[in-house]
Amino acid sequence: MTDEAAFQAGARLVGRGAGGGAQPELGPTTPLSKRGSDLGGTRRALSGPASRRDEAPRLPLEGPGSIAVAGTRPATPPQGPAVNDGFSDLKLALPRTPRASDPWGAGSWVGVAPGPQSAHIPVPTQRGPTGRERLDEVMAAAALTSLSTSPLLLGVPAAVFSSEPGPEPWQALGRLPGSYGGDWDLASCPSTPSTPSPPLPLEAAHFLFGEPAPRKRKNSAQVMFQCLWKSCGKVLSSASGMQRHIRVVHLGRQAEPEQSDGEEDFYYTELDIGLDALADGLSSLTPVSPTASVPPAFPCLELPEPSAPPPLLSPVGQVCPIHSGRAYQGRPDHVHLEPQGPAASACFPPALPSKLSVNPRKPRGDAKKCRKVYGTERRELWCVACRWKKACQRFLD
DNA sequence: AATGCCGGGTT
DNA sequence: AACCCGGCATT
Repeated sequence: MTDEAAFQAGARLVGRGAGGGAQPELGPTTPLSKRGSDLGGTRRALSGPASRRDEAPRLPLEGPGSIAVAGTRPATPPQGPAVNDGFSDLKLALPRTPRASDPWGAGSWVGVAPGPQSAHIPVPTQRGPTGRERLDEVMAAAALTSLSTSPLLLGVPAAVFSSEPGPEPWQALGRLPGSYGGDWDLASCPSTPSTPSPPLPLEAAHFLFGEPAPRKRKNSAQVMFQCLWKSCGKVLSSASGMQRHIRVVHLGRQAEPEQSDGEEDFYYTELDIGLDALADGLSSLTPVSPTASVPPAFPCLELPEPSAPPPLLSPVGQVCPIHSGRAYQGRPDHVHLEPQGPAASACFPPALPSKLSVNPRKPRGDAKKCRKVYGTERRELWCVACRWKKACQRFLD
C-alpha cells in the first residue's frame, strides 16, 4: 500500500467532507503536490505571517516617527493632569533649540525623558565625587554613541521602559521592531506576551543601553542591591555597601571610595523588594533565573568567556561578538538589533545567565508539531510549513 | 533515531 | 511564490 492510499484513507477517516460528498477532495489520480495545495488552501493564511517572520531585519525601516509609542504619544493626551502639566512645564522651561538634524524628530525624546542629557542617566547620589565624574564621562560617551547609532534601540525601548504613565509598555512592545507588521495578531505571535505582563525586567533593559541599572525612583518599596558578579549574587541593602563589596571582593581594590572610578556600578543592580518580591519570595534574591522571566529577546548578551577570569572590562568600547549570520526567524527576531557602540557594552554585565545568549539557532520549542500530532502517515494534515520542512505554523511554540 | 526546521534548490 | 529536500541541531 502506498503512502498515497494511506493519505487518502487517513483523510477520509478524519471526515472532512463538507464540500459536497460526490467529489472527494482527494482523487486517486491527484498528484501529491496538488493535493498538498488543496489541503493547504484553508490554512493558507497561516503562511502569511510565516513569510513575515522571515523579514525581521526590516525593523529599522519602521523609523522612529512611525513607531507606535513615539508616534502616538503626541496624539494621546497624557492621562493625568499632573503629568500633562509636568510635560508642558518642562517643555517650556527647557532651552530647547530645535535642531534640524535631530534624528528623532521634534520632541520625541522630550516626551520620553524630559530634560537635558543627564535626565536620561540617573546617577546615584551617594556616589563619591571622583567616581561620579568618571561615571559621567562613561555615561556621556555611551549616550552620545547611542544617539548616533540606532534609533531602534533608543527610541523605542526608552519609551517602552519609561516609567511614566502612558500607553501600556507591553502593548508598545507588541509593536516593537521584530513584532512584524501592525496587522499581525498578537495572540499568534509567540514572541509577544498576550497577557499584559511587563515584558522585561528593567535591569535587562538597561543592559541594552550598557548602563548600570539606573537607580529607580522608589516610593515605598524597599530597595536592595544585588551583586551581578558571576556566581556571587550577594544582596546588600545599601548601594554604598554594594559598591564596597564589589570594590573589595571582586575588583580587589581599596575599600576607600576615593579609589573608585565608578566601575562597581556596573556590577550590581537594584532589586525591588516590593510587592513583586512578596509574591516571588526569596527566589527573587537569588542570582537571576535564566529561564523564567527573561525572554530570549536580547541581542548580544553573550557573556565573556566563562572560563576567563573576571575581566575588568571597560564599559565602553567592548566589542560584542555578534554573529554575522542571517537573522533567524522566529521568536527572537529582534535578535538582530545589532547593537553597536555603547550597546556593545550590553555584553558587559559579568553575571548574566548564559541562557540569555542568543543561539544562532533557536531552541526547539516544546510544542508538538504537526509531525508529532498527525504522524507521518497523515502528512497531508500537516500545515504547509511542516510539509515543506519549515517552521511549523500551526503549533507555535 | 526521531524530530524540527534552516538554507537553498527546483518548478 | 509554491514546493521540495539535504543536512544540521536538538531531543
